[in-house]
Amino acid sequence: MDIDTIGDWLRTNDCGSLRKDDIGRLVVLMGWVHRRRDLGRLIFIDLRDRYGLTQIVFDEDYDAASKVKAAVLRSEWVIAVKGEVAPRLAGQENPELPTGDIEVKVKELKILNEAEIPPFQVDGKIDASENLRLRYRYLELRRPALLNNLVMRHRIALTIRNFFNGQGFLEVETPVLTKSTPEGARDYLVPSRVSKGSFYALPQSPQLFKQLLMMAGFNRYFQIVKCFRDEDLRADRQPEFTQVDVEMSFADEQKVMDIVEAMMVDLFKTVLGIEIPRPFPVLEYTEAMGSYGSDKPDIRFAMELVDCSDLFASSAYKAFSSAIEQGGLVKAIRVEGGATFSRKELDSLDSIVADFGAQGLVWAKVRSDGWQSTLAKHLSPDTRAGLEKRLGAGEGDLVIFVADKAQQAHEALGSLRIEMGKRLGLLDNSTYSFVWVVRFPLLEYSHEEGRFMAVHHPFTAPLEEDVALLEERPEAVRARSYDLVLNGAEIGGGSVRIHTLELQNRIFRALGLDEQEVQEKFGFFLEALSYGTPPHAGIALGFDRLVAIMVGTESIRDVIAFPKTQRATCAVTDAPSKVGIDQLAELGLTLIKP
RNA sequence: GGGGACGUAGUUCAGUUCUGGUUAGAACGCCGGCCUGUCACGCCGGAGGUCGCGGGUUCGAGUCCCGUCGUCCCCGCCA
Repeated sequence: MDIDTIGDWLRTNDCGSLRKDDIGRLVVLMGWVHRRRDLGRLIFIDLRDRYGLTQIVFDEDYDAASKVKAAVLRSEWVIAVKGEVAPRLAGQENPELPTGDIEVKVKELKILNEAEIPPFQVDGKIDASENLRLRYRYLELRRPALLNNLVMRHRIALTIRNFFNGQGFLEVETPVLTKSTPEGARDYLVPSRVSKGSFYALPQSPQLFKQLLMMAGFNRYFQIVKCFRDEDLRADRQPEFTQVDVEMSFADEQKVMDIVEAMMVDLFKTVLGIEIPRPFPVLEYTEAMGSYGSDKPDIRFAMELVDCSDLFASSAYKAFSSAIEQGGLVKAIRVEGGATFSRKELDSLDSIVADFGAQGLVWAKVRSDGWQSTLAKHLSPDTRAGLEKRLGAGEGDLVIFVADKAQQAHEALGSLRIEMGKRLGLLDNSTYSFVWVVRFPLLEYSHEEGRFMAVHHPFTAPLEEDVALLEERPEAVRARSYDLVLNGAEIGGGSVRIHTLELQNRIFRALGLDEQEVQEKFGFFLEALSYGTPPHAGIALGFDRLVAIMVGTESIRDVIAFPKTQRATCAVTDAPSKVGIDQLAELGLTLIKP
């Protein structure tokens, strides 16, 4: 096959732009053969580019030479055509296409490139396996669904930049080759050639640098920035991901929350044309856990967790009363109309509860003649009536109980709440419910590490009224933190930062960090704190998750051009890969045999 | 680190358990032919399989057993 050169041809239009008004014009289009329909002496081709589809016609009576040449064209070949914009025959318009009123009658065809038969049909309706789609990502990206996600991603980023620019924020780039610090996720390390035996780390977030920018007096900073965490992947977690990083001087939690709310309202209005009401609701961490069983509650529906511990305290049902005796509690959700779930459907809930280490669940179907439940024979009519009243349960409803230590009970019941919400179709993806979850615990005891760890990060300020507890009851100290949650997904988290050397040192001590290690890892930062640091606060938003929710997809892979697989490999390039011994030697590295 | 699902034609899947048994099927795609108004074109014909890989059981394995690799989901982990 001879490949033509593009020569002096200039594209006059893209494949999505021609309309009735263009009829009669001589145009040059270039693009990919999306689909061909060979009718013998007449060939139709849908020509595709990023902007759309245009039907082009090769007609023996119109131009015999190009019609003959066109017979060899196949899917995904790249062609250029010169031709005349013509109206479709009456009644042959295609209302599905923006260009459907016209077609281009080809006078001259250039074949710019041929293509192998694609491993999956680019024009196909059926999804290929994730495997194949990732390996041939450049083909998958030709499909409008994925392309549109990336177009949206671009528009979202642009809108966010415009918003922060308008509010006087400065976008500043921070280093990608930086310092490994303790706390937080596992770092990706980069060996230094110049300083053999030393390593850079890729940033888990630009946290310290943005605080340094506050110390530098930049006042309002933001950055749309890649971050890296070497942890296991999930549908909503990639080893490299993008944050909208924000920091403000002389600000408190309210100021940051106000700016972020305004940004979100502007974003949803501009990009989706949706009005989001302000202010966003605010829940304290303890409320979120108690009422929704989650620190990222999906408040698109109610079905709140209800404490029934007192009603079971002296119950004959041992599994419940003993859980309470051991300091636990019994909580329940009322699933409206849930009595129609089958035995099998309800049995499938057990595995969800087991995932959270909870002991199990008990369900009860409320019927006119009493409860259908393993619990039924252990309950007095009074207790049953009391439960029904508290839960607001009536005939046809389902009640699910979980008894355990507070955390397990909350998490297990919280996940059951989401599952029931799904099964009842209560998770409406056209609704966007924001909620702030504030005042997380500052510290959490890690049995693995044998010490307290920062829940957010070690630069988060404690609530002033709780500071005194720092040494005696560290677990009781609440943080000046705020997470932003959208439809049950954590899309951002931030805090008021510590801005005095004294308090920062106290926190490091509470974290049980060795003085020398603190100096080694954070010495530069502590020194900076001592040169006149303004009070400051900030937030980081998970950009990929935000985009995923806005385009309505479950997996952030669908909004990333070249995502990693679950084993953190790149299916296109096959990274990570082995390197030569010379390359290692240059870095002063040798490999330990596995 | 742990649990689970999946892996069969280029692709998406059926067949796989209960019950191992002649030539492993369908749709789309692909190749050839016919076709002047299609737009998921249509019609006729055809090619295409290491049933992920390795081992085992068996007279006989896509099917049963063990291991392994890959993809995905979840728990742990992710300040």
